Amino acid sequence: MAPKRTKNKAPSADPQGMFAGMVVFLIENSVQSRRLQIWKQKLEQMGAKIETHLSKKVSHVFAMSSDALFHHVDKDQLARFKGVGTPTSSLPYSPPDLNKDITEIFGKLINIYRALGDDRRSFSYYKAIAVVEKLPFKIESADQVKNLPGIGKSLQDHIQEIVTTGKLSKLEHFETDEKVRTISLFGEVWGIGPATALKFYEKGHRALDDLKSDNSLTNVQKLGLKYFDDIKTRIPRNEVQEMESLLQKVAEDIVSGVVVVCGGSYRRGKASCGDLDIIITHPDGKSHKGFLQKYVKRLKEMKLLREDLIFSTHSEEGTDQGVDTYFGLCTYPGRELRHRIDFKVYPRDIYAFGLIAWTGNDVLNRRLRLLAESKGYRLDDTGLFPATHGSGSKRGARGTTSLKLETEKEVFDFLGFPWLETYERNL
DNA sequence: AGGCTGTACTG
DNA sequence: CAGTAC
DNA sequence: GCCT
DNA sequence: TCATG
DNA sequence: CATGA
Repeated sequence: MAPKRTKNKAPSADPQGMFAGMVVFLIENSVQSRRLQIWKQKLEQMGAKIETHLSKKVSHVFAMSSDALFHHVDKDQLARFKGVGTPTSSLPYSPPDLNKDITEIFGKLINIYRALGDDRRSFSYYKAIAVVEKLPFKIESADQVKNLPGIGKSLQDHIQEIVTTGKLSKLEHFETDEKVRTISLFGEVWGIGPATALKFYEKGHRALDDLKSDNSLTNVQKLGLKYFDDIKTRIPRNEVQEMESLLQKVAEDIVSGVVVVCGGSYRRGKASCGDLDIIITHPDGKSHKGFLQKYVKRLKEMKLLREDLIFSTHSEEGTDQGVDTYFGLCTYPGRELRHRIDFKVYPRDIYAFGLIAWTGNDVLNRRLRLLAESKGYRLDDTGLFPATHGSGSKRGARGTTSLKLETEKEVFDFLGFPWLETYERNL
């Protein structure tokens, strides 16, 4: 390339650069801040202008992943860029998506084993999917996966059968088995797990209607049954957003300064959510006490909260440092469709741990807790504690206080876990 | 052989 | 304590 | 089911 | 921390 | 992304 007077010394903007005239908005997801800087300087060298906000002037948007892109730019904003001659087409750093035949089958097995109560085995398939998904090629023989982590003899055989016959007889068998199908169905009801599902099956029940007339149903199971379809209905992201701000207003109205955040899959940037996870605290470290009861009462009055599933209040005026919890059903203002909603109220000093735990996802939580354990700590949603191992005080010992980490970042750093933005936590 | 995240409520 | 849920 |  | 290949 | 200044 004929470099016309390579000015390596002063990386000044080159008005003739190939990116001349571009106004760029960089989505910093902090994946590799190192790499980000490189992009910045490269772009500026090539004549582009970096914009710190997504203003009207922006002509191009860069993101490390589609997830990151979606988190920062909503549909309307995105529409402006569609079709325009941008490098957007080269952006979707989307994983190959190859071997979908295998991961789809494993996905079904995950649900089946979970329904049967075999969580461990279920998780093995979960881990296997993560491994297979990342392969840059289409598997054609079991030999290609025999040395991959999380894939042992049994899963090799599964893969072999899938790539040669296109299906898995084991799954076919499960899917036609009335017992498995029935237990899986019953297990989808909130409050019914593997054991209860099996019990109902052995009683002769085969359909949800059979359950409605069973007198051994608990209260929450009755609710789970009554609103079975409602609860399964996913909530569009924009509706969650509206409910979050509504919940924030109502909370502020009760105690000024209270912090209300919607966690869960919403905070992880998903386009739709199965439920609402609301995490609450107060900066002054004490005003959170007794808040939840007033809050729930108020939300019921305005018909946002409709039915209760679990309501435990641990922090009523006392030296108690507990976490108040509410699980229930709610409706979007003006509608009747029930959604699952959870509230967790944390004292300010352990808020970060609650935030991490209730933002998830579950895989990340497991990894963080395992990592903590490997470093001699015990991590949960209420804090990070020096391991009370074998000898010494029992677990119930409430004298042990959590290490003081104020933010999620501090917790990640302390554990030596690479920082993940909320929308990067869909592991 | 035994772990696989760790905690809390309901009944 | 078993079962369930997060 | 996989891993140690 | 920045620049290079 | 590893490497070097």
